[in-house]
Amino acid sequence: MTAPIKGKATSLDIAHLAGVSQPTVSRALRGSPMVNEETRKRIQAIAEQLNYKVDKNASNLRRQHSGTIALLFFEDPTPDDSQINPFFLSMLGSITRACALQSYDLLISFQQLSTNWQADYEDSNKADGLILLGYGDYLQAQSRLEQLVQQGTHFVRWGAVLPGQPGVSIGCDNYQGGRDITVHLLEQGRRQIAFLGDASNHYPEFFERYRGYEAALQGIGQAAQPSLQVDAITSEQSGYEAAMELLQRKVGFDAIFAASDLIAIGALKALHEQGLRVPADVAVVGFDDIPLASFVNPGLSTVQQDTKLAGTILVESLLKLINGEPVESRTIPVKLALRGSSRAA
Amino acid sequence: MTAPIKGKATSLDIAHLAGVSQPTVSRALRGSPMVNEETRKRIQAIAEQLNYKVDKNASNLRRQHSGTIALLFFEDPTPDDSQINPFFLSMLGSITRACALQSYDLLISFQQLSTNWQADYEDSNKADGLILLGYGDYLQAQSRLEQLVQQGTHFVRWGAVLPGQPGVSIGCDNYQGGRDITVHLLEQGRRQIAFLGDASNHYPEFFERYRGYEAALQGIGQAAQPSLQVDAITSEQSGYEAAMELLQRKVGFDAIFAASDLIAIGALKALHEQGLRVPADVAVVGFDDIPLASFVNPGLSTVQQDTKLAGTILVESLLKLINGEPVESRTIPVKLALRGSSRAA
DNA sequence: CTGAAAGCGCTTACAG
DNA sequence: CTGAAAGCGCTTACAG
Repeated sequence: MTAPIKGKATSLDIAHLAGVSQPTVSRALRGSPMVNEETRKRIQAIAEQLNYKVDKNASNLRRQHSGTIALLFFEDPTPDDSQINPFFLSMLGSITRACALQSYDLLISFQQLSTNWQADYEDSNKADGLILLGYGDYLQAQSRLEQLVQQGTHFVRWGAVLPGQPGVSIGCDNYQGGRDITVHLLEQGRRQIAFLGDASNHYPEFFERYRGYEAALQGIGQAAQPSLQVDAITSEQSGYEAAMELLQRKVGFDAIFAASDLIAIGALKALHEQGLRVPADVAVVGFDDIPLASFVNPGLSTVQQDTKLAGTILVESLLKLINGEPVESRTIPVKLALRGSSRAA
Repeated sequence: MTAPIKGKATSLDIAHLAGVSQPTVSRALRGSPMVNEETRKRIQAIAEQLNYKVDKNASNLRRQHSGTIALLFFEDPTPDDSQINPFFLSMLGSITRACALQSYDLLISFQQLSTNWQADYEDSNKADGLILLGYGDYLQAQSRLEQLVQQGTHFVRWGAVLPGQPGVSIGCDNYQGGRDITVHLLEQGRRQIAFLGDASNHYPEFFERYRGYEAALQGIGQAAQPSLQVDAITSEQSGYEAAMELLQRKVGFDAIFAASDLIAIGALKALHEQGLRVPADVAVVGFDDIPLASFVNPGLSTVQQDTKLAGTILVESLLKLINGEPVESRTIPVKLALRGSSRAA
């Protein structure tokens, strides 16, 4: 019997009890091959009994690494801050799981696009690297990204994959998705397809979707009509307003391609209110395939992003970066999820 | 001009550049009142220029505190692990914000109910305290909770608030919610109300909702019928199956009270498939008020939990606990969100 | 295979 | 108001 340890047990406590030196405890518990098997077992037993856990702060300080990844989630300032884009929540789930699989901890933080997020987490050694997630004005963020690169911060970003971007980006194939879903609408006989979403380099993901839309129209000799495009950001409210704006323009349209599912859902609401039938009068499609998409009535046709794969790739890419391995930006294939909103019953 | 710092700047680097000792740098940057204003400014300027950030590992190690809270999210093992209960995602958002407000970092981790989550995070000094979140078999978890209490781990748990529970629990008023929504159904003239959800002490939240349901029935002199209760856990799939089971029993019913919105949504699907009209043939209500609830058709009447308030209270309670202040378990009021699924059009 | 020593980068009594 | 010293609990060369 030894006197009980006051407070949390340290490796030194274990060492005393086991009759070895403190470094030996450290080695034994980390599974170093150069420690006697019997000694190790004794040490492990004592450690377990005392419910000893390595102090991460001490360990990290010494090893100069944290075993932690920070997920910076940045959003456009929204009036209702309680609502998070379900697509990102889905990403969050898959990133969390991917981290756990690699025995990394995940620190999460919501950032305003406007604040000075920079590399705080990595600079203060709280995290070995950063995952950047969020729709938002890309141009606003770009200089920050460049700064991160310059500082040598390890980060990967979810978003549009375009030439000349600072750092590593992972994103779905927005162009192809936009094109495929538009082709689908054309195949359904739609000929006046509106686009709801910002189509500028401020929102490169939307812009890529728009370019896909444009390309599909060109495929049948049509040009994209400015009168059929209305700006919107990712929210129901914004989608609702955009659809109302479109209706007020009094230009004919028989389909809406919304740049995201939330926008599409807002548009559906507006159409219903105006007594328009979906898909009979207007077909509607979205982008993301959030869980809601299959529950609205009619079910929303959309472009599915594989969030599970995306999370895995984001985490794996970041870990490679941390280990000094080269990583290329890359794109993840999408596929269509077709439901009632774009097809005759 | 001084030689550029290799690697990350430390407080010692700043000290050299400012011509002061390293402790003075530390004091200046932490805002200690006992440092000359002019000196402080000089130090701050240099720190900023070098993009210096206090090393959290060193700081935490020295201060024996981490400034971090761990959110342990545990789920029943589900076949489809990509789907997270939207209600918890909503909680996650509000917890994240509450942490940020208090300048705490948030570590998140998904746990299997079966694994040995214990107090790992606090024991390894990664976190000062734990928030436990998740539906799951309470009896399975109870001994772990007792262990946490015994170890002196700081934690708060989201869940049913019952006498004699280990540790601090925060939860919504499940009993009142169950009662109110059942009273609402009765007021709509429904008299054969089924309950979909596990009604045992394995799932105390559901059980409380069930007890509220029972109490409402007693209010009009009815007893709860075992033939009108079917077990279900929180998932669409489970709700779907429970509704099918109920239909097969061939007992008449004109309303369903589902113990959660996901269950309700699964039930709606089953009813639609069987050609039953909602609410004309069967009224359906749920619990949680997830975002989906307002989008299904007809809109789902449900009991709204205030996740924003819940997150704030969870975080504040935990911080009190960490500071050694006493905290009581408590309940948060609910309110009804009534929509088309329970009312004549 | 094991121990003595150094050091990660801070913070905080203790002197002055 | 500032500095010299100690120490948080580990990990890792360096000896033996």
